[in-house]
Amino acid sequence: MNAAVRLFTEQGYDQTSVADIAEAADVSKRTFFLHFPTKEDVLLADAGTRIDLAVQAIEGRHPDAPMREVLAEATTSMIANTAAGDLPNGLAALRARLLVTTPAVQARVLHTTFTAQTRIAAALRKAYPDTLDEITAASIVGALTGAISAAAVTSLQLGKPPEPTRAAMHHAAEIALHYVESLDTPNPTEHAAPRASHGAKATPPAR
Amino acid sequence: MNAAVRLFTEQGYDQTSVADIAEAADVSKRTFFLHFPTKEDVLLADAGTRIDLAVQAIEGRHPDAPMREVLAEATTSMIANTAAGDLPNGLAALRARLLVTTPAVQARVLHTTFTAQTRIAAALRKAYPDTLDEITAASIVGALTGAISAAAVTSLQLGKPPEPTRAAMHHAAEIALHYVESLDTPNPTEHAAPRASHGAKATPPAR
DNA sequence: AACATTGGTGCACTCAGTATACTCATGCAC
DNA sequence: GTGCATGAGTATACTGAGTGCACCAATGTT
Repeated sequence: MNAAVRLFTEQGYDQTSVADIAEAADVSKRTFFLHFPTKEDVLLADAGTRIDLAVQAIEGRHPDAPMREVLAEATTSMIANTAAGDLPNGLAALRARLLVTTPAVQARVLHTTFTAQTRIAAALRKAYPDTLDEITAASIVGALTGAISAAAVTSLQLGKPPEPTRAAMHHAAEIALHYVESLDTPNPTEHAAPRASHGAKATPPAR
Repeated sequence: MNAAVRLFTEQGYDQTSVADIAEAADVSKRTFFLHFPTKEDVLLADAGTRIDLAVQAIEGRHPDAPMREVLAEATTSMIANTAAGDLPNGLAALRARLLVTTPAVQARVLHTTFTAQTRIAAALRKAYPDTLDEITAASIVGALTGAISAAAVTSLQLGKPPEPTRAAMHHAAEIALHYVESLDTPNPTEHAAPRASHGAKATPPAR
């Protein structure tokens, strides 16, 4: 992983072959694939665990907690975890940069996230079977993860450091979860009615 | 495209090599890549135009149309276009099925959609520069496309025919656009009815 | 007739990823 | 200690996606 991140940042992802990485790490190319299923995965060693966090947060909810709160909790735990890379010192930041700049890796991350949505949506539906059907659950989770990833990538591409980026992700979650509030209100009044916003129009996390 | 869709459904995507497709279409492998940049693209010939539709819908908006309406318009034109494949007869349905079942293609679609978001978000921000900053625009568009794709894929995976699937996509758009309404409220005096949130940290994104 | 353009071809190449068959060190049973 | 299972790594050769390049043929164009 160290050798890979270093070479990728030095020469670019496409210009770095697996053979290069293997040589720099003093192993054979075959051994590389013994540890990482694909070239992209060398940057994604940990991605899987975040999903479990979200599912866990939903399944272990307080029985009659409002959906909005449960989802907020789930997203918070996921966002908190994104920071915790297992890379040494400065490599984590470089890796994040590579994630958003390298198309192949980006596609992989998106796909992983997308398939994860299915699991999260299933957990959500199971938690609120009366309020949600499959497709609505999927839509909510899709909006949530879509908003958060878009915010994260845009923030990183604008060169923002980790902390404002996390703030932006939370703000994005707020945006996506707006609809859910209307599901939580006990009386099913029409949600098309214009309402006052939450006070802040579009207060950017930083400027 | 015909040959590819046929072979993919017969033998599966991974089991079909580009050479197979080329031979079945009576051209050389080299010619295949003259028409399609990658193997995945043989299923995605038209994807690019949809983004233009959305951007167009935003740029050509009525000057003081509410954002919600503009975005609804944009999504409607995109969704309407998804049906209009240029494939002959029944192949379009098979193609849709392949899109949601083949991981490699799925990843590519997601990535294409994702990069498209940047353009749409830029157009949106340009249209409402006072209300939106970059990241908020990206979040809104991300929520929108995230919700729609999730709904579409889930619906197709449940085996629903095209028409209910489109309906589900529209419903998903409604969900995602819920937040935008609050931005559209014409009166800037907000103290009318600040909705009490449900105990959760309904954090106003900033002071 | 000379020429350029366009669409297609053949061939050789790089690189990701896999299959197979090997080596080698470690641990352990007897 | 000898025999042996096991796990981690290796060398080699393969498939298949995608590219670079030189070439060809048909269709305009002047």
